Amino acid sequence: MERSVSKSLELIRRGAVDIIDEDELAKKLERAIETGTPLRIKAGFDPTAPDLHLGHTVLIHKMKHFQDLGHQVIFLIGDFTGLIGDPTGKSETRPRLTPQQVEENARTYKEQIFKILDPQKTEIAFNSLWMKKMDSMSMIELCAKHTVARMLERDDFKKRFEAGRPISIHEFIYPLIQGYDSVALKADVELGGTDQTFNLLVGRHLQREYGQEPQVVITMPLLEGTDGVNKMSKSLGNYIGITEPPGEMFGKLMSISDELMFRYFELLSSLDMEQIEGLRQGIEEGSRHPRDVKMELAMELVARFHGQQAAEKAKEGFVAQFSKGQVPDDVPVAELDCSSPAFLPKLLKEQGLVQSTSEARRLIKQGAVSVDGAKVLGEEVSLGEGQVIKVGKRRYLRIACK
RNA sequence: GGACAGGUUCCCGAGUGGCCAAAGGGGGCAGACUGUAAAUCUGCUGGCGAAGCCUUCGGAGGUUCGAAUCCUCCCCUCUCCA
Repeated sequence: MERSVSKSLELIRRGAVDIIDEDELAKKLERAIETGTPLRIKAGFDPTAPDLHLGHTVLIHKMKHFQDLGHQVIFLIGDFTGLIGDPTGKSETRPRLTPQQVEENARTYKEQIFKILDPQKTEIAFNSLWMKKMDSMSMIELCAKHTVARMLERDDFKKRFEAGRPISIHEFIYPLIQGYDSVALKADVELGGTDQTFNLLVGRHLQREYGQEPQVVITMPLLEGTDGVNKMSKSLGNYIGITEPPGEMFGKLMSISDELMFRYFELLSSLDMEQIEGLRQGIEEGSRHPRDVKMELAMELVARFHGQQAAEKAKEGFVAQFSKGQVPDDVPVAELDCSSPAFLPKLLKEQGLVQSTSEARRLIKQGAVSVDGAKVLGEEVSLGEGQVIKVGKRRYLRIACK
């Protein structure tokens, strides 16, 4: 375990938005060092969506920091809370997960998080373990430890209430259970995104109510998605998944804005802040091209999840395809009879390059479809062996004549 | 339990008998410009071998030559009263 409290604090502070309360954390660290008992660091994850994206890794990196400092991290899978449904607005009832699905999702999680975390030092927990056993009386007792007024302090509840949008009662239970998880786990620290602040504080409150020392709450910033505006999430389609193929990941990273690139450096890169500042200055002075700096970012992140070799290949592929305009190697091939002209909208639809023939017609009309680099003007096209059809910026199809 | 208001396309939101595949905005896609940047400008944005036809305005019926629009029942949400 790291022996110095101040060194520990320095690493823990990096990137964090808020630490509640830092003095308490210092005391906890001190005690851990004295007694040789690692702190218990909790972070909760949704069991229904085991696809982690770069946004999640901001948090996982913070877990890694604690791990490096010698503490015990607990990756909590909220399989019970998952049944209740996500209280962030969309009042959709969640499909109930079977134990097999939960297990499967947990396995997927492990595969992903252990690219960052040390499996030997990571405890995986499921909150159904204690929540399934809780009886009605205990549930009521739990509910009795919080008030409606305080619940309505939560930003999204408050907004929904004021906007006259529905709030279901059970959504109030969600933060209570999340908080109770901290009681059950005897957490010393809970990590979460800034959007989780309220829920994390409920944990503190409940631990006090149940006679425990309250956990320290550490919030991490929410990473903006590829659109640069909204937080990264799968439902908004602005995410970069950590299991995405290297080429895909590289390309997405290259498409973010220059401004956003520095945000990603700050929250995802292992470069220290001075180095990042150096890059920024280089661009301002014109000694560095922002595109090349962005490539360094893409290289680092792709290498983290796929290895250095895959990252090199992704970069080469990117440069070949987009800088030099070459056709990539792994283009899908369509076998067809070339003796008569093909009806392009139908062909493109059948090959999955477009959703409908209507879409294909539109794209053709807009000049977005080309064969071997020549714009397609009509819908009937004569095709020959080895020709490559390109739709939009990145959809390709190679022709093989029967 | 009672009284109101509302449910429209991916999202928000206009539309109160035909001119409605449905304004406007957002998002998305495409083109131009580039660094696949971002920003900006322009176009497109239900389906169909397509000047026509088919399916869509919470659900099910009904009125009408014709319904997102009118009527009946049902489901859901909001507000107020109790």
